[in-house]
Amino acid sequence: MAAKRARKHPVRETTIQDIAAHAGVSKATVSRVVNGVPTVAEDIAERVRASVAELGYTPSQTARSLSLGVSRTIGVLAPDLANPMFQQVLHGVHRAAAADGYRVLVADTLEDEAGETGAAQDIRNRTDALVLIAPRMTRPELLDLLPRVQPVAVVNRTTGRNAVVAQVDYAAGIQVLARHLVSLGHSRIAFLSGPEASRSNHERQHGLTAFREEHPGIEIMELAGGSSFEHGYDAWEAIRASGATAVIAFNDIVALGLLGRLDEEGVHVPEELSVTGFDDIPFSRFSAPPLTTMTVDLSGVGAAAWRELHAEMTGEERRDPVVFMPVLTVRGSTGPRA
Amino acid sequence: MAAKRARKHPVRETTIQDIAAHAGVSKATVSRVVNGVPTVAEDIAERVRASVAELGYTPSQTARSLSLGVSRTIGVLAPDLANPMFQQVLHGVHRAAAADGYRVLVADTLEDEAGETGAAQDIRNRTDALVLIAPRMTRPELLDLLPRVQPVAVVNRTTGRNAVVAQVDYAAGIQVLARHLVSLGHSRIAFLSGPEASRSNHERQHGLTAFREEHPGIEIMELAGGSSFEHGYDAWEAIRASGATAVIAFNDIVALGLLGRLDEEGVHVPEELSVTGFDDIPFSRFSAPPLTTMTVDLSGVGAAAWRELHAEMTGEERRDPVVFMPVLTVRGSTGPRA
DNA sequence: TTGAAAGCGCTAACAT
DNA sequence: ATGTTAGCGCTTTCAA
Repeated sequence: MAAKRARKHPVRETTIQDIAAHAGVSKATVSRVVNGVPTVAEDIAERVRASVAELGYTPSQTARSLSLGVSRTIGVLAPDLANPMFQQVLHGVHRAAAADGYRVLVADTLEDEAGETGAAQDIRNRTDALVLIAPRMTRPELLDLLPRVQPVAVVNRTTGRNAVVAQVDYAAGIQVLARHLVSLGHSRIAFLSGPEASRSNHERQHGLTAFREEHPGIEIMELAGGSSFEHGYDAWEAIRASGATAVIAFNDIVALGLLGRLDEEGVHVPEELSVTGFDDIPFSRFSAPPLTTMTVDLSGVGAAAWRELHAEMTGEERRDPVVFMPVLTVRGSTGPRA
Repeated sequence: MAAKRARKHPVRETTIQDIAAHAGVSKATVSRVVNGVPTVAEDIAERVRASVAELGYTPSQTARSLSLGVSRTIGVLAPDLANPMFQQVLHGVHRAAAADGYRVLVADTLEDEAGETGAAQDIRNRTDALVLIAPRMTRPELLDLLPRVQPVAVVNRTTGRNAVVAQVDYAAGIQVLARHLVSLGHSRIAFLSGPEASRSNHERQHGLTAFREEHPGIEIMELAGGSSFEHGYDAWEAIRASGATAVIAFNDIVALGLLGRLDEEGVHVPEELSVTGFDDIPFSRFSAPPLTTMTVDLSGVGAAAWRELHAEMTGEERRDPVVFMPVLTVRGSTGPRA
């Protein structure tokens, strides 16, 4: 019986109640009209629509989400939004989710690596599902987090059956690259490795280990590296010292850095040295020479993550990881051994 | 007096009510503890925290948003998430907004250009504010939309005083480029224009018009173009026919396309032809030769958009557009006239 | 310091 | 076909 309590915060400009009053109907009827429920007399519906137009009403999606229990919004958490690789994945997720009428909330964890699980939770608490890209998260942390943010899709990591997974087969991909080089006659190959903590780097290493066993005559030397342009640029001395005639760079960025250095040093590619990258980032086709690399459909990975997630959300029980095979794209940076 | 009505939709796993019951306190107390309100006895607070931990409770941000009237989430609407330019802006917005504790919802309008205003509204209805990047929207549409999505920041368009604005001065930028070329001795310059509908292309055209007036001895020919790699690649014949000794491409992508073609045709850059781009996308420094271009701090534009928006949201009344001046970055693709 | 209850803006079950 | 009302899960006022 208490009087209406005043709220402090600025209230929404026009609500369903305003429309109801203006059109002389109940909130329920307005809701029906707005949502296209057909059981409303045409003249009433028309009146409601007129009020909506006149007052410029658009429904609060927040209220709608609370009432419905779903928001038709998903979250994407990535390590670094500035990185083209994650941008591609994001784009793929977005395109696929948008097609199903879902919005996407993004966040990265660059500034706050420690708060990764907290961020995941927070995002999940505003959305219906999560796409998680967390290459550096430890496995125990990951396995602890997953049950708390279901439904969740994980990109480029294995999770047992704790989440839907979309991933790239880096181990197989790097072997394709090695095979390509060997077929060109190279038998001393340098591998410029990536960051120590990177899971995808480990996969590449495992792939190469397998390759060595199958090809005893081929020597693949691993050189410490990283993932940046500079790492490639700076690797030249080590490569020269290794006597390799071909180099497999961790990724395209590194390869491009190396290419820049080789140009400065007057080393002809591919005549004196073959160079390969990985990822096929958009500009690898424009380098001089264009880069031979493994093309990875990152946008497809993102789309697949959504597809699997969506399937899970709609009750389907399919938790087999979808794995993407990178495909070899031969361009001008590789050639026969001198 | 009616019995509790059953809801159909799956209800939230653990709610504040569950914690309250488990800890033997009221919802209000749980809310206080969770939000760090200090007026709670330490032993009670401890009990609540224990329940939270035991039941794994995290508050529904949707309910919180509805109650609070704000979501601490903003929306970013861009034409195409696959485009590195918008990705950079998005990244800038995200970084800045995240620093202030805001989440960001993204969407693009590629699939549904017509629904652009609807999408803007929808996004705005789930967020506290909007960053709008809509280079192709007509001005009437834009001016009609803005009042309905306040507070809103608009990127790279003028809006009078109807919105907060962050923009790049393309007109001034292109004149810097022209001046650079003229200082190198060029007097016949081709401008590969961008898409007809693009506002930033118009600005470039205006800039060049002004330039021509100031430099009567210089001839700047406009060649129909576009914004893609192919447009640059295909422009070669027209350029050759024009007799130009230097070309200003609409942007870096176009310039890179042209560079690729020139390489194929055996035309030496910059000895036989100087080429410039615009934007300084990440890979322009790695092309052969590296591209002379105007560096645009797109991420800074995004950050500025947020900063202005945030100021507006917190009651400050500053609506002067913040304009970014591109800066000339001279690399290897330009040189003295032959 | 704590609790009861109103209210945020909507949807849907139920009654008419 | 339309209205009434009980929620959705929180926050906050007010009373105790």
